[in-house]
Amino acid sequence: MPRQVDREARREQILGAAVRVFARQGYAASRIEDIAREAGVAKGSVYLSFGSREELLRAAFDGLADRSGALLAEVGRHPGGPAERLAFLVRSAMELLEGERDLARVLLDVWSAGARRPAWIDMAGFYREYRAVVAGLLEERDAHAAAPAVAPSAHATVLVGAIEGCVLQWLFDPEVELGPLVEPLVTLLVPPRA
Amino acid sequence: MPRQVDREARREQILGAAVRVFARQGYAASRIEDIAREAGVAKGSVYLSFGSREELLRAAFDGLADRSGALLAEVGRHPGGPAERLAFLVRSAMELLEGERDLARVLLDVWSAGARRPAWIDMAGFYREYRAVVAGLLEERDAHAAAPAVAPSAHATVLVGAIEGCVLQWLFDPEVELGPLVEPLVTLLVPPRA
Amino acid sequence: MPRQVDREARREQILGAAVRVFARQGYAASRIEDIAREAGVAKGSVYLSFGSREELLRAAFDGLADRSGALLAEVGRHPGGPAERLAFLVRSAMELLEGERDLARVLLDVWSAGARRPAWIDMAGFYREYRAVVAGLLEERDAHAAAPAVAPSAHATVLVGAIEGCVLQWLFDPEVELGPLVEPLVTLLVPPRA
Amino acid sequence: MPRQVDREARREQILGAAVRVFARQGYAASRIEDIAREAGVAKGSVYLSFGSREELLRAAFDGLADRSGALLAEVGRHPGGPAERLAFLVRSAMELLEGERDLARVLLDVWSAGARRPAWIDMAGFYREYRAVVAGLLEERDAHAAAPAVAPSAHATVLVGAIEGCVLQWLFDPEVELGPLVEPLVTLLVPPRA
DNA sequence: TATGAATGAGAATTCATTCAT
DNA sequence: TATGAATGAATTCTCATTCAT
Repeated sequence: MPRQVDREARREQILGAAVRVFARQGYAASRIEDIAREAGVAKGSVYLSFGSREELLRAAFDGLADRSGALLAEVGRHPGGPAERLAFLVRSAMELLEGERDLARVLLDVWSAGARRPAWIDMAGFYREYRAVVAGLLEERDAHAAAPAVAPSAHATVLVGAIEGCVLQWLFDPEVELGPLVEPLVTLLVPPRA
Repeated sequence: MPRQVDREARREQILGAAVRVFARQGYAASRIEDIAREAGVAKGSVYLSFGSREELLRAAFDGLADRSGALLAEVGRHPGGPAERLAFLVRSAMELLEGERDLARVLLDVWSAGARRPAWIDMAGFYREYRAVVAGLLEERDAHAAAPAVAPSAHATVLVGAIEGCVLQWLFDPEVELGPLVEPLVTLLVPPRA
Repeated sequence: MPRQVDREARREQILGAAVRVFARQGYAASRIEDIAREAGVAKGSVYLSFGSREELLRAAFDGLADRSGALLAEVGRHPGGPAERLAFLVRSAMELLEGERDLARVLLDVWSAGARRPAWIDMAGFYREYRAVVAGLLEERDAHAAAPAVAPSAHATVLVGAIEGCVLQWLFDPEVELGPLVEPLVTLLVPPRA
Repeated sequence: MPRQVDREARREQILGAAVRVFARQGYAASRIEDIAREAGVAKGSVYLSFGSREELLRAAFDGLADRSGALLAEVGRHPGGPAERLAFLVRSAMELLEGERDLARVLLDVWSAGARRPAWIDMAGFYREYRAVVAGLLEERDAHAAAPAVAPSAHATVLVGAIEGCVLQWLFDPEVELGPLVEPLVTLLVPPRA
């Protein structure tokens, strides 16, 4: 079924172009025509793959969310104790974002748009999932130890927040690199025992 | 004599309305007319105080930046050692944002806009300033101790990032409260000694 | 009655400012505020003397029309034969316009506006009057001579047109001077006998 | 394939409509929507052919200028002596304008706009060109005769001005016809010898 | 499917005019 | 009378989306 393949390939081609354009100009300033040009297709053809401009932003986020989900699943399969798994999560997430700077940049727009329209992009759910996994691992780690100084759920929020906050600074400031922040993050927020 | 009004008061009235509207609808979806209605003035009157819609966003951010600057200055005057000052900084920043949810929400739009137009809103500089203060305090704290496991500059980035990341989740998720995150943040990222 | 004098003086002050601004920027680009500033009064004060922006343009033209009318009357009282009187008319008209470059410039706008709204400014009547006087003098001159090669009415149109056309070029082109065109106009279009 | 249309034809269709609307209402009072309606297209479609309302005025003038240039070129190729060529120029110019009353009417607006923004529409250059050709022919005519009573350059200004001035009156006054003015113009201002 | 011309709703901004002081 | 803040109608231009080819 070549049709099927073509359709999918065309979709990816356009979505990739959209991500680049969104990253460069911001969603608000990105015209359908810009995306079409970047993708090397005609304006009208964008609508053969995506129903609206907004759907492109959504699809871009979905791509990141899918990879995020995969990452979370991988964490579950990762060998080692909870601390190792947590460290793996942090390192993987940072690596993913560092390798997808454009996608990370689009996050800014998704934040802006997603925060006011919970039904459209469920940012709350997205971060809740992360927090749940992190909190689970923290609880597991502390199961046989004394109660930690910080509740797992709060700790999870801080850890997830720190990742996003580092990404934020990396996106703003060319002087900030993401790679060198990975181990500090692990050291500071994923200590072997609380 | 023309209708008597305090130009500054009128400006604040409109800026306040703009912040509410931006917070509610997002900058992109906020029409000048919405802001005028919220402020109880006519569309054209907005332009007596602000030159453009964009200027309103900028002014909103400037308001936050000013208070941020004041906060940073206050940190410098705060009594106690570097660790206490750091804790004070974290607590004050969180408190400031928690008390200004609308303004915090506008941050989402400013991030989106500021990342693309560095000259317009210097987000890089904004966070650099924070990092510099934090890093300075960390160095001071460690001056007489062994070298810390994490370099002050990276630590600063993580701390500043964690604050913003917690705010982010708070803005997205009604279940996340900011207040209860303050002490965890301090405990995890501002330990008495490294 | 000082009030009476004041009102009139204020009116002149504003009208003069309006003429300067219209001449400089064109009527279309002249804001009431520009005129007020040029006159050194507040925007609202303009409306104490003139009912609308348009009325200012009209008044500017009326000023020129009045002086034109006076000129035409003076022609009637001028000593000498019809040829001398014609030459006097040409010289006076050119002199008038040369001395009132701003007013002449405003003519451009009046042409533009007046041509489509005959009821508003009766440009047709304005030029008809001129033609009538000129044609009358030409007829008088030729009363005792052979029929002229060109009918007085056509001759009048050409003469009046030539004056305006010279003014037009003078307004466009800094290289064109009006003074040196006066005698050529007389020589070419007001010959002693046809 | 997109809707099939000849881009050039569409451009002409819209420009034609614009000229009619400008002629009827004046440039200042002509809305893009009026032009679109007159052309039978949607508002936005005007912008597919012209970048702005102003560009329409410019294009209208350019059309006249092109035909004017062609006319001047034709004068150069016209058989006969300088006097015949001059007469041909006058007759052709009048004929051109008489046949394009709408375009001539738009001239009023162009005068108004062109005088204030020399860089935009170079009216000075436009008339200079005419004067140069006329002056050249006058010099040629007088080459073997006694010095003329009026310098060729002044004579040229008067002749060119007379044409424009007659057009002006024709545009204002329904009683004035352009055709009957052609021969008077030639007789008065293009005599066989000075 | 692919194209890009056509559409028209929509939005920011301007500015003549009004009117409270 | 003088002022200038306030108003809101009006207008240009943009751009997502549609659809004839």
